[in-house]
Amino acid sequence: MTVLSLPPLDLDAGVGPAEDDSPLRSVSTAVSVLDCFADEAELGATRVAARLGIAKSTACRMLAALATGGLLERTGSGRYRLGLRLFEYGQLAVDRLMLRDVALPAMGELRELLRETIQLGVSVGTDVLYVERAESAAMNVRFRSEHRRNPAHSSSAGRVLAAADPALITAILERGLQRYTPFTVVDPLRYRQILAITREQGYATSREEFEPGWSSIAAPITLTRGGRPHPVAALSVVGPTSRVLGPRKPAVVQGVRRAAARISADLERARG
Amino acid sequence: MTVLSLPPLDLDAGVGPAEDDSPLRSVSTAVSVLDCFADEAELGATRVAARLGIAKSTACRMLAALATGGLLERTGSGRYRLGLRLFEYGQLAVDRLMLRDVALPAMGELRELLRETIQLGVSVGTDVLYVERAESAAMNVRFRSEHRRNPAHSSSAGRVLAAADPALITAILERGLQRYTPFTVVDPLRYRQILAITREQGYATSREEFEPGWSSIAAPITLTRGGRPHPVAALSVVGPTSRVLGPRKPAVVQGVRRAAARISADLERARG
DNA sequence: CCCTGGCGTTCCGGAAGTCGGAACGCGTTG
DNA sequence: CAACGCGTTCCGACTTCCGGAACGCCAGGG
Repeated sequence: MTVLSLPPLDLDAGVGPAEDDSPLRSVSTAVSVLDCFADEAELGATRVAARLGIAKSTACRMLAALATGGLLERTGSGRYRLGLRLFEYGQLAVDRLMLRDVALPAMGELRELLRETIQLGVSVGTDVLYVERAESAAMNVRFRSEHRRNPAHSSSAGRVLAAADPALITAILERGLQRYTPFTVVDPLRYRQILAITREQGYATSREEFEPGWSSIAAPITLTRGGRPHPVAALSVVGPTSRVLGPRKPAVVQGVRRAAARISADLERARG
Repeated sequence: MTVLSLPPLDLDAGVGPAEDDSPLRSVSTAVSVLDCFADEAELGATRVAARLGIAKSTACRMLAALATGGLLERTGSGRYRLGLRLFEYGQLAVDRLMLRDVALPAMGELRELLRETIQLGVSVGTDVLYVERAESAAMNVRFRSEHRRNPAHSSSAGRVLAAADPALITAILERGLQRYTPFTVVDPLRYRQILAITREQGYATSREEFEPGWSSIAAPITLTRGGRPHPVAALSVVGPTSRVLGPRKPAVVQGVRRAAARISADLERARG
């Protein structure tokens, strides 16, 4: 079981119409076909072919091959859907991340301390993927898929991850700083300023930059690599702006930094 | 959001050295490469090539292609590991199963009623994959990957799913009834008898047939298709034999059957 | 009622991608 | 220092895959 990877950093994180220059063209297009299902739950050959700009027959064969492999399933009406084998693989992928197990206790305690939702995010392309979450109010509120992945530039977690990773910053800027709310930082210069402040302070904030009314504070979880601490994940506290960035802000900052530091130390200790 | 598929029923559920007769050979082998990672967390090109009986260069290209697609990640030492994109896809796959959301409340109540662990399983090949679980004691006990998938023949959930599905029975018998404990039913005739009893009673049991000391009782969650109820999932109660199959057995049977019936009704109602 | 439109699927030939073997660079081990 | 194992790259022969068109099917509408 490994701790965590260096960020994969594929520059092409979007669901582009076609991947590109790599051997195994058919495998690449097969992955692109899978990507189509990130947006829509059910797709048929015609729509997949249109989205990827490939022949309908090709799309049909791809879908059939992925279905016999179990990565897709047929829905009664001849269309396809993501298969449960992906659930199995996905669970294996996170189970093998020591990070999650190490972070869970500290996340629970931080949730009790602050009474807010705590998130554990890692970098995937130019997005932040949350691999664990401790809900503030009721554990019954399920981890909604719509909120499992955020663009890195508009979240506090994305900022602590990008702050120490020049290549990631480049990728984020190349992709463009999309505006989600009136508060979203879309100016590259301002964004770099914020990252500099993040480096300096050791934590990052986001004030309603992705969803109106919701703000967050994040601190990096680091691992010593080559003698220097290197962020491998981000711990973030998210809640209504007044509860996170209001008078309680110092307490939130202190809490999330301490928890992140403790997780980092535990991670360091667990590293074999 | 669909309710559930008809069972996928791939006959080749094993991690065979090579898939076979289908178009898109390279996609098939790519899926086989992924399958290799179900057993081992980290693999290199040489080992993958050996397991699949393909050339080392081919394995290397497959690994590289899957990694650029994000389905695999490189681990510092040149080997590969399942990628977090699989986690994302997998979560999407189960989120889109209306089944899980519908079943969750009833599962929680049944857990409170019986004070045992409740599982929600679906059929994947000749195995049962548990997509949700309500733990009896502490919710902190995480869903261990080792126990997320069971061979269908040795679990009560697998029996209620197979009982009404002749093709699945054939597949299970073709794969062979492997013995896990002294109690595992390995005789095909006896297995068919048990399935007949399951059909008759409307529920199935398993007495320490997979893990010594642990037994289970399962009832089918059905959906009317073509005028007849068709099992799409199984609800099972698992615990120490004395607590599940002892004097409390009638209560457990009644509880799981009622909960499964309620979920079936809710599912029928939710079906668009 | 039949016809049209859209769907997923199949067939076929040309052509491009892919396979396996051997060679390379590199780290580790004896 | 050499030998080994690893992941990777190169190359030619060939197998497989791509795209277009035709097929069967279902639903909707004239």
